[in-house]
Amino acid sequence: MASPTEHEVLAAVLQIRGGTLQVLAWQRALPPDSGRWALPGGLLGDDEDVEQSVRRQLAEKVDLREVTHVEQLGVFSRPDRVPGVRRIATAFLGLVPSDADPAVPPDTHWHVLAAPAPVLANAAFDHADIVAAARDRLRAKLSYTNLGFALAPREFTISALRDLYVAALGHPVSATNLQRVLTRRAVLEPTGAVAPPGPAGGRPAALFRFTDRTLRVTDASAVLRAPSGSPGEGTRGAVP
Amino acid sequence: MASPTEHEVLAAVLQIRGGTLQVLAWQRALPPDSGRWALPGGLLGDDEDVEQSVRRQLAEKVDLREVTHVEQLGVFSRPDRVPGVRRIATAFLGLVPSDADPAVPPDTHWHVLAAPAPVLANAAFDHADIVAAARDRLRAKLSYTNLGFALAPREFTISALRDLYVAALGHPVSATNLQRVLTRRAVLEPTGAVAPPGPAGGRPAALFRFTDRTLRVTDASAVLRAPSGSPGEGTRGAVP
DNA sequence: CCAAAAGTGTTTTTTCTACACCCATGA
DNA sequence: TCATGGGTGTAGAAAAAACACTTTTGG
Repeated sequence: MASPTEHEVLAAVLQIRGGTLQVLAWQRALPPDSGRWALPGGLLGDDEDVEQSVRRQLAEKVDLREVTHVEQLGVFSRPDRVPGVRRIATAFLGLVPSDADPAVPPDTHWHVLAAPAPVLANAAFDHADIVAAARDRLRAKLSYTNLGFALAPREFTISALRDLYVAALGHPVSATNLQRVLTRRAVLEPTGAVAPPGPAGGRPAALFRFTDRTLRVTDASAVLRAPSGSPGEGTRGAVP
Repeated sequence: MASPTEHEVLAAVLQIRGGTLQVLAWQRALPPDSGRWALPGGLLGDDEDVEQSVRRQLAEKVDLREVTHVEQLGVFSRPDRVPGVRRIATAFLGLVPSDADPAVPPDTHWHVLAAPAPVLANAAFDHADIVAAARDRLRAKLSYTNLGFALAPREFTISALRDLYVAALGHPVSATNLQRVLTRRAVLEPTGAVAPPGPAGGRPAALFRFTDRTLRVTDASAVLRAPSGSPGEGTRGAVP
């Protein structure tokens, strides 16, 4: 009634590739669940916490410098989630900018997260649940934080950014309003440079960058904010 | 470099008592950290997941029927968080309505979360960090969900509800606006009954209740919502 | 000059805050 | 009738959606 457990960390690494949201997974060669697709991760080391561990494990699959954001999703602990042993997982969301193309091992591939279909077909263990949680977290945070920085290249046009938001959110986004909202919130700033038009012509697009490249909550709205001039201790920011 | 670990669950149970936000903790009698204040919890059992476990553990400290909401906060895993053993904790937020007064064991007390002071003075291990995370999560979710239901009695006046929000958020809240915001979002509904005025007189207050007593995201705002008539798969709800 | 793509101006809608005012009760 | 608390009406402000229109390019 309280045996020792193994503790693993797992990461759902998401990237927008070719206009669709995709997740990195590798194909298991050995039982259990051989042939199925698993998330990168591994057992927690003795002298590291879960955050350090997931970064270490990820470094074995992708160039860590390409992972622009990592955050904890939660614990997955069903007693039967891995057959034979009691293994508890701390799951993470990882994000890679759309212009990166990290080298990955031969057993590792990107998988499209199709809209209505299951998030990761033929997934090992409970890894499909983790991918679903990662996608939901990304969608939620894109709306009220500056998390877009983790999906976008250093510099980009508004329509390129719009395409990223469309792919991640799964619904239409107006480039016009996207620019205005993000600019008002001081999330974006113009670089001054412009991108050359495509072969069909068209006005050259201005280039933008994110003002910050670390997570920041930008929509304090959420109502019930402190009155204009008031004490208030400053909430949110630790949302999760 | 990957020894077995112990896994514990811990709960920061919060309640508004006497107008202030408080947390339930018990005083350790034995080393390590004897004399310090610890959160309720215990080791994960072999045949339960962390959610089941925290409910079981809490039942030993308080009447579980009084705990109206439980949610996972995250993993605390510093290698040295508990001396001598490798013990990983999954932390939870628990909420008790302000009109409950659950019986608790003799070593267990409610502790005020004072505004500027540390959240739990003389806390054992890393439990003060957990309490801080719980308070921040509560504050954030009060603003964009119907989580108030977990702090309030079944029926209440608007000014009583306002006092709960003030205690939890730590800043002034207008009763007028609180009522309108929550009513528009269909979080509150009048019961039809009224509360008798206090000794000083005054108009009798109408009684309200929460329409739902399970967590719901009510502020889909957060911008970048799907256009009026659009596909969109419905985000948020899994925020964390 | 025309099509394509980008960006700006302006209106409308929604949602909240602020504040004045009216309502119901006990002493 | 007056002090006390409760509730409504309404004006203002902020932010975002929607859409028309202008700008800049390539053929």
